Amino acid sequence: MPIDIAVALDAVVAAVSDDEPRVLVRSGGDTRGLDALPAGPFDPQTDATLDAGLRRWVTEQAGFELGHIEQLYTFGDRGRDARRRVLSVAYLAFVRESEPRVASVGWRGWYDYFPWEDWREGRPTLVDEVIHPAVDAWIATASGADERRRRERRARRTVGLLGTPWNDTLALERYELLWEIGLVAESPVPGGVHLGARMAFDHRRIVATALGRVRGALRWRPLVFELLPPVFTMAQLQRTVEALAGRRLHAPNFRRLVEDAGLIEPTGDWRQTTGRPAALVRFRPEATTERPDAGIAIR
Amino acid sequence: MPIDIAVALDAVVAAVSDDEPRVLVRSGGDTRGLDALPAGPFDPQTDATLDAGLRRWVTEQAGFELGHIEQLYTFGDRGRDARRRVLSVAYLAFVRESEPRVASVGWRGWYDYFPWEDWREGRPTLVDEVIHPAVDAWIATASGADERRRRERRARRTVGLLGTPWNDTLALERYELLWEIGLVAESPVPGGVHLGARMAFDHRRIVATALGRVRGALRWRPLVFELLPPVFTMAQLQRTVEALAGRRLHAPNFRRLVEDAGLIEPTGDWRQTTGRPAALVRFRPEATTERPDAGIAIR
DNA sequence: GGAGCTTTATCTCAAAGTTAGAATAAGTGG
DNA sequence: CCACTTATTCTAACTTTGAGATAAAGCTCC
Repeated sequence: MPIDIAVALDAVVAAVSDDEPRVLVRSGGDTRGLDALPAGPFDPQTDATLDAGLRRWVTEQAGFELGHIEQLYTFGDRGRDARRRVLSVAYLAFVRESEPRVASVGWRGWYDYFPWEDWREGRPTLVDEVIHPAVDAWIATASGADERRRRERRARRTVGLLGTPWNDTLALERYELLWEIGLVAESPVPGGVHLGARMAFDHRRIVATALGRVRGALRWRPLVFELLPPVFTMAQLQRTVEALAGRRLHAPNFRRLVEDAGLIEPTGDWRQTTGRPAALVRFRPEATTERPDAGIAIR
Repeated sequence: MPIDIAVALDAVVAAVSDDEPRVLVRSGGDTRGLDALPAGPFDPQTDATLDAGLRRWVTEQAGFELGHIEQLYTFGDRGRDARRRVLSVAYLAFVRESEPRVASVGWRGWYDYFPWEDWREGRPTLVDEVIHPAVDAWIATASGADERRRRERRARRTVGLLGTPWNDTLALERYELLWEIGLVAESPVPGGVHLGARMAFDHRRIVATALGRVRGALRWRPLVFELLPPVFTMAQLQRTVEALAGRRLHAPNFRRLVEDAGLIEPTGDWRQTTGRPAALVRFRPEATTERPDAGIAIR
């Protein structure tokens, strides 16, 4: 005797404009003034697939069509609605910057929600001034040596304590730690300082999942190109990758990496800059068949 | 007005014994004599989380407890039950070989279902004798040059046509291609030859997803150690990795890889073999904090 | 006891790939 | 023309990888 439950579809729609990674958010409705992801219930009568349902909701709420989408995660233990249990299937979509045709929907920078994830201008001061002291305190309050060691190891791994290097792909694990120790507004812990902008429901956690996934996938799949116009310069490509990865890269090495991977080809045109003109290039789709893991293998 | 639907939980429980990767399957019940994955409906009243529900079903059907589990994928467009739409959330679990306590449940080798994925004894003859000819024919029957080129690229990528190397992590894409051209029994296409053992419903597709995921994750996460006893030899570790990856590795390089990654430490004991005794080693859990992506970075 | 076999473990070395900085090219604005 | 900016190429040191050669330590059989 199966029990039927409500299934919601949530979309993390990502774009990069002005060298800033952005996510599509809506406000109003049931969000109590907070930013929320485009979302809606999955209706098996109307939609043949989960994908189709998600596309329908985004089109309805933002006024444009999605290209490539992929499943992110299914969240089942949410306190979203106390009366009813809801299952959420989250998807990740990439689009080229475009104006939403609906007023209550807009683009907002990822790093508004996760200021500690942007290392492009160097190590964020937040990390040393807020996060590390709070994490140290959390470790100190552990009950027992075992729990203390567990916390220490987790902190080293996620927020790079004690000389361990910062790993950009661990965005979700990092957010979960900050949530647990009361450093984000969504946390049930009555903490003091709250970092980054709040989102509705558990949507910030979903975006953190997306951020980690994007940073990992960057290395294996040519996903940046879905965020760029059909024709672009090397510098544009590099700044887009840097925006997603949240750190600076060495331009000559970046160029070699991309060229050797056969990911791009010159269009023959040039674009004026304030310095030497830049060659315009386009993505080479054949790259994906030649090397099945064709991505920008940074680091 | 949300529409409620039934949510099923499916488990791919993996183990390696006698150098063979195996999956837990049940038969009988609604499976019409075919092998099926342990599964059951998600009941939000009983289970606080999706994880908890899955654990409950496996314990109920196989008679043992699961350790670490992770979400695999959520399948929504299934023709599993014509009358009702069912959503399936699939999970992946790793266990050390252990006898199920229920008679209708047992272990079966992954490569019974995917004989084309096992390259440990060299290139499977199936690939050249059955798969490539069938794929060639499928490419030849494409309508139009565009469709033809698309099929060619897909074939190169997934089954290594035209000199493109075989990529072991693309197990799912490969299964989907074989399904599409009628080379597996589950396919709706009235094909001739059917490769590998059939499973109930779309369970073989779920296992293919798991196989691809395991092979990819092997490189980043120390997941092999969940399949091994607490103490083991280098050769045991290597053969377990080879079983999962479906290919042979160079022993000296494998040793260097694992040792340099700090993944293991000697116990000080030795084990008798038919040759030189082998040093016994154990997993070093600190490895995961020292390098957040500590896995066996084969290839 | 030692020859021959098996398995484990170490060593070596060339090829390939990475990192980081220096140098050069080709424009702009004053 | 000069200073400045951005793009592009080059180079040298260093690290990682791939593949084979070699040594070590047991076993079996005669």
